[in-house]
Amino acid sequence: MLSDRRQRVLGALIEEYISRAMPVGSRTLTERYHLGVSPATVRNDLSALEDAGYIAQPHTSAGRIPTDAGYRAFVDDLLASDMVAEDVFDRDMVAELRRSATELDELLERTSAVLTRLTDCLSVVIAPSLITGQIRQLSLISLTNHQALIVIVMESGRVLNRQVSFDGEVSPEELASVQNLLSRVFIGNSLAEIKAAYDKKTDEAFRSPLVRLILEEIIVCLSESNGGRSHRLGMSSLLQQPEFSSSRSLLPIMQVLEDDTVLLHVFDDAMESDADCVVRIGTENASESLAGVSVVAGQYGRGEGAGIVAVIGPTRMNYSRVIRAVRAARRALQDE
Amino acid sequence: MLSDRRQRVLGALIEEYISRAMPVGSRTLTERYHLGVSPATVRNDLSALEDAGYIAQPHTSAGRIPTDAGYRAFVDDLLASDMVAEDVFDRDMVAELRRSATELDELLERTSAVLTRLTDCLSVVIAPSLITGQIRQLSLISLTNHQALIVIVMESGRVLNRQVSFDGEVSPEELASVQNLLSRVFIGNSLAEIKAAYDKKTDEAFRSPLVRLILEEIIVCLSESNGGRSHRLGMSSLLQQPEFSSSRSLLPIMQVLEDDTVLLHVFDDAMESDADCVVRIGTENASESLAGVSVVAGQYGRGEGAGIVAVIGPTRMNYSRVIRAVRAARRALQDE
DNA sequence: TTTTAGCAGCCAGAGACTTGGAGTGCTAAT
DNA sequence: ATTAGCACTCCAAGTCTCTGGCTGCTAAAA
Repeated sequence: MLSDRRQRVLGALIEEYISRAMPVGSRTLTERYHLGVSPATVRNDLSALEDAGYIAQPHTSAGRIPTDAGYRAFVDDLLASDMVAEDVFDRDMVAELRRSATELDELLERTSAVLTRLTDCLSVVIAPSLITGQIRQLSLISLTNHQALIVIVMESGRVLNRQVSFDGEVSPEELASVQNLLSRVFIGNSLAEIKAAYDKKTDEAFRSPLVRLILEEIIVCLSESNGGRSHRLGMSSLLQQPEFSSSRSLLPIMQVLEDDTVLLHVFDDAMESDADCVVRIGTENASESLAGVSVVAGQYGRGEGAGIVAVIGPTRMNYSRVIRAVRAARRALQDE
Repeated sequence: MLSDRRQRVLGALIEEYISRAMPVGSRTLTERYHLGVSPATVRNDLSALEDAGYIAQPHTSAGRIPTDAGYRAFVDDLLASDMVAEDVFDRDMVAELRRSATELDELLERTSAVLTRLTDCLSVVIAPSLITGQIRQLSLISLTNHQALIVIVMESGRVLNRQVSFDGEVSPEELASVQNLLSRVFIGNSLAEIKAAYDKKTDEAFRSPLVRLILEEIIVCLSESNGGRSHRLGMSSLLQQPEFSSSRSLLPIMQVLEDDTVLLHVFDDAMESDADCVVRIGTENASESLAGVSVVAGQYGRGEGAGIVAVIGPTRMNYSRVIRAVRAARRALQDE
């Protein structure tokens, strides 16, 4: 276990490194942080911290930089000490988001923008999946005799729609009756429940081909819009960080971000955890492409279909700030 | 005016520079292109081309690289010579896009993906604005006594929706009658026409506050979803180009791309032109941030609300390939 | 045992210098 | 108009040196 002072030395080193992005030496630490000991003593501590794997030297006779393990210890410390619950960010963010539109998409976009502004990092916001969401309203709108539009309004306020074509003619009256039938069954339920009902098939009315067709389209529609759109903003903030000055280092990250299916897996662990915020530092990330960055993610909404709000930045990010921002964003979206 | 051989020398130099990304000298040109003259002659030509402003030397005693003006001459030449009308890309692309979904968004996303794959550049696809689109169907769906959902189906198949809240209670029956009224007026017309009708206000029925409220929401909804979402893919292709190896050079481009409102203006000239494809090379771009890249853009759909399909890459892009790809994409989307 | 001062050693990074090679411009001959 | 030949130029890469910042060690002090 680390002595109290060594813990403080580690914290000071990380803080300094976060702001300077250059290896930190013993003198700097004694000068800028009130450690109450001489550089020589700090050197001993640094040496011990290095042996313990928390910090490393880029080369002999350079200062030290934190390792992933060092950041981990630092962050664990941060999470343990109860960070102020009600936060500046909370007020900021809520105020900002209150002005937001009726459209979920726009709310998420704006959340992402706020996160990026607060943290100077890349932010990702993913809409909740609809599988577990409850259906509030179901409408079938006749377009032509051969085409109709299915409109599904979720409790969350999200609206889905899908066009469906019929082989034969279908009158508006027929549609209306199907709508009534399906509404009775669906409204107030989630897709999971609908699927179960569909599998039973026992109900007489569900035998009609028309009903079957529409039902299937609804299921496809709800399943497909898996997680809905994702919003990413702040790539340019990342560009400005010195660790990404060579764009080669950006490539793997960019590739992860451009592929939605890959992107989702990055947050798998955040989904499973029930903590209010998960921090993955450098090599802790599942994907090797993200070995050079840290990911701070939280989910909002509950259960399987939860949405994700996350910030991605260099391992040398301001963890305290980022964690508070993610938490605040999560709370803000939770309440909506 | 350029002699025929000098034209060929310029073309050869550009071609070589596009593939090597390094200054090209006289010897290389004579060795790899059948110019039928000696390096010394080519040197004379190069000197003349430099005087004319088509090429430049990064420094004395280096080879030449094309200037923006050089690319311009090259591209004008390309556009003048009728490039094969029916194209490999056409078949490729149409085939690829045929497998596409009912959702417009997905079609556009896929188009962007194909463009990026074909050109190794960044591609941007912007959905058509809805201002000029005709309305096919209008529905008001009652959610609660104080809330309803407006659903608008455009002829293009696009579906919009917007929630609206009432101060007082509104029964489903009332809604239905408003729906009938508005449908009569709107269906088959465009927003432009609706606005005109609204401004007249002469019609008795339009005096009702409820009708007014809903009408206004519809107008907001159609105007706001201006150009709809934009899709960008292929940033990582750009990253791999040597001109962007220092990520500083990428920053301005990234910033343009991240701001939708700025992004739209980049294509202003493409909208105005009625050519099937507009090429802006380096400093020809309106925005200074894009001085280092070329933009090839075409619009699809007609009139003011047209959509945009575009490719952005280094000025050292393969113009022939990119232009053909953009044309093909444009045609593919036009037909839908 | 812990802390400190002092000192020798280490090494990356910046600057100066050298060299090799690719490419040009010029001139004179074809 | 074209070509061969030659002198010249300049970058890029390599080598070398110097310097500043930092360490680790040792011996003394607390």
